[in-house]
Amino acid sequence: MTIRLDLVFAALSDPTRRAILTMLLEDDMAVTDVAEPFDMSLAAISKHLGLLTRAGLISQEKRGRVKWCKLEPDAMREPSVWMQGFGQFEPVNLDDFERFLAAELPG
Amino acid sequence: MTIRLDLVFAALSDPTRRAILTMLLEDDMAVTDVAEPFDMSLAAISKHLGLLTRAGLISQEKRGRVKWCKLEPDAMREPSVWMQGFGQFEPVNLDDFERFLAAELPG
DNA sequence: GAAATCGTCAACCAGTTGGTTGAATAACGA
DNA sequence: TCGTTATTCAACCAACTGGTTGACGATTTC
Repeated sequence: MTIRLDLVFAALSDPTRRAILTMLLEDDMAVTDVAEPFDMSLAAISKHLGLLTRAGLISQEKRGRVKWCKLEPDAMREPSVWMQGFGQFEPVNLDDFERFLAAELPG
Repeated sequence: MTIRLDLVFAALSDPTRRAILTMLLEDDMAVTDVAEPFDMSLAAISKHLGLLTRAGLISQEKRGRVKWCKLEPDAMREPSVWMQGFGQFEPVNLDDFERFLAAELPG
């Protein structure tokens, strides 16, 4: 449990990885397509995807020579509860969420 | 904004720092008292507190020779919205929250 | 079969993190 | 004034992170 929180929060602390998750909100993507908008090697993106996978935030499935990445938002549930418990914030405002996302997408 | 998310998520990725925040839920504390339950030098705790302060998750105020630490849960609001937006989770169950906390306190 | 595509692996590098110890600073109490 | 308490600072260390490049295995296409 503690380890899961460690992994998820660490995964979310990097802007490249948050941008990847945001892209995957739209649809599942191949590794190469995930990497395309970033000014960074494919190997670097592959490492980020491995870390996201270990944190449970995405899953990867190989079909043919293409590896598909899929968002697994359930991994955020427990960390989200943890944070919400501290703040007792009002229910989430979706406009706020959209605004955050817009600020984080690459290129 | 992106930098704030970086700092908060990175701060939360360490179990010592999460435990400190949990302790501060109860009440404000002096640095020495925060450090007491941990098997770690005071200097190490002082560094953790500095990081939490830079992330905005706590504030520190010196009165006399004692520096008081106070939880600032508002710093979690935006990161919390960010996570909630991904999962569209149901409203927070406080029992879940209590259970998480119990698993994280030191000593 | 040969060539191109998809993705990972291994080795490397610079910078950061989480810890240590010992000295320094600041404020209180006798 | 002197010792004690509260906290940070500076230097150091091992381990981790986020990036690179080049070689490699697997799959598809020609």
